[in-house]
Amino acid sequence: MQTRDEKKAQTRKSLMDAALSLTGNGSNFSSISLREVAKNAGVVPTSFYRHFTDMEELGLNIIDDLGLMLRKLMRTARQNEDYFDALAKSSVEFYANYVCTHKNYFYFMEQVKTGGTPTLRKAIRKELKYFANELVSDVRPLKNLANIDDADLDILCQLIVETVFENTIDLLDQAEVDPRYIETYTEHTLKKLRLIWLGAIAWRS
Amino acid sequence: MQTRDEKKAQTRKSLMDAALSLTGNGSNFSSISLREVAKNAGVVPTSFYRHFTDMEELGLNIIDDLGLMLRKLMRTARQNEDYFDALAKSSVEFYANYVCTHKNYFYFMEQVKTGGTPTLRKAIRKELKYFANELVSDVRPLKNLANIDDADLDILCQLIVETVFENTIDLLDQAEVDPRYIETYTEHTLKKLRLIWLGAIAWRS
DNA sequence: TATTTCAGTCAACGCTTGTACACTAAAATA
DNA sequence: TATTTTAGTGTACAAGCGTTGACTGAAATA
Repeated sequence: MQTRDEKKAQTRKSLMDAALSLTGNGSNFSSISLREVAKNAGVVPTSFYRHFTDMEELGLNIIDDLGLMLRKLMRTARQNEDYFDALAKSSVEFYANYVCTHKNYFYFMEQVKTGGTPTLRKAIRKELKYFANELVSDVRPLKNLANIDDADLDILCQLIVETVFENTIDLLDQAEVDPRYIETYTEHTLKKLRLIWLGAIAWRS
Repeated sequence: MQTRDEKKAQTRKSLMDAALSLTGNGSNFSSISLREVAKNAGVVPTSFYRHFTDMEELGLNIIDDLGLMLRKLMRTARQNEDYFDALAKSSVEFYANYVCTHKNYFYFMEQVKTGGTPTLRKAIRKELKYFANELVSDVRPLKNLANIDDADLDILCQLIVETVFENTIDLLDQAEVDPRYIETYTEHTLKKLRLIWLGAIAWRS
């Protein structure tokens, strides 16, 4: 058996997983009901309130988890030494596979990024900004980029992050139909990043 | 007075406008109800069925309108002779202002692009692809791009379109708080496009 | 002018929704 | 061991939902 706190944490996770699995299966987060989530988590509706005040709070908690995931992902990608050259194949491939093995989270993210409530949108944006900032500090030391000032470097990194994330929804949609789409996505994204990279090298602030 | 057809068309427009105004005011398209839309359009719920079979069909019709709008927008932008150089300031500025004067449509688009039902998502993607294809045929003749083959040119134009659209949601959110954000958006987007453009010139397929 | 068509109305249905409240039983605490 | 705390249950309710079918009255048609 387990302690009371452990059991509570487990139910909490069930609720969050239920929401993710619903969004992952085509429902829109903002249209799924508290009751659906509770039912899917194998719990009575009123139990929901022991964990979250409403669906938005649940959403914010999912975003927290997502943030942790993304940071972990980045940390791993960084350990690939040819990082920047994170325009290198392995990183994008790694990302694509990561997305496909965490579909529900990424469906959720894509959905909420532009379709969630303003609060949720803002929370997602914060995570992406964090991501871009990390990239900045990784990339700043590179000699190729000596001609880019700090403000422009921010924009460059934003563009890179956006480009990687932008087509995630396509990746999710298409990969379900045809797993080989992962390669297409990787190839296309790679080309886009190389293009940006070429531009960055030629850039003079 | 008006003919019957005119009156019907008018109600139909009211319904579509109602949906747009609801999504524009923070509601998510997939969570607004047929009844809300009808009420907002000043019409009884059952009247809805005289025009659309369900909310998804209404959504598809909005997307059709949106497509027309975007094509008109592009046609206008094209008449600016320094077009590519549509990396030129005026085009992005024009786009930013266009977005701000058609907020509801663009809120709807951003929301549905990644957060709508699969059918609606696909419909939006088709419109964006159309947009990118137009760009391709405009850009192909340019001498700067002689070193890019057709497949890569597609990707380049995709990237350009994505980059312009990607931050539309920020533009909408922020411009409501502070109208001067339009300039920030324009400036940032412009830099991103110039970066991409530099990359494109340096590219060798 | 007489008849048909049909956009919009009205009332009613069976469901689902979020939330309030009182309850239970087992774990935590004293 | 006796008491308190609390995650999860069960019932209940008012409000909103999508959709049905029969109705109305003015515009379109014959």
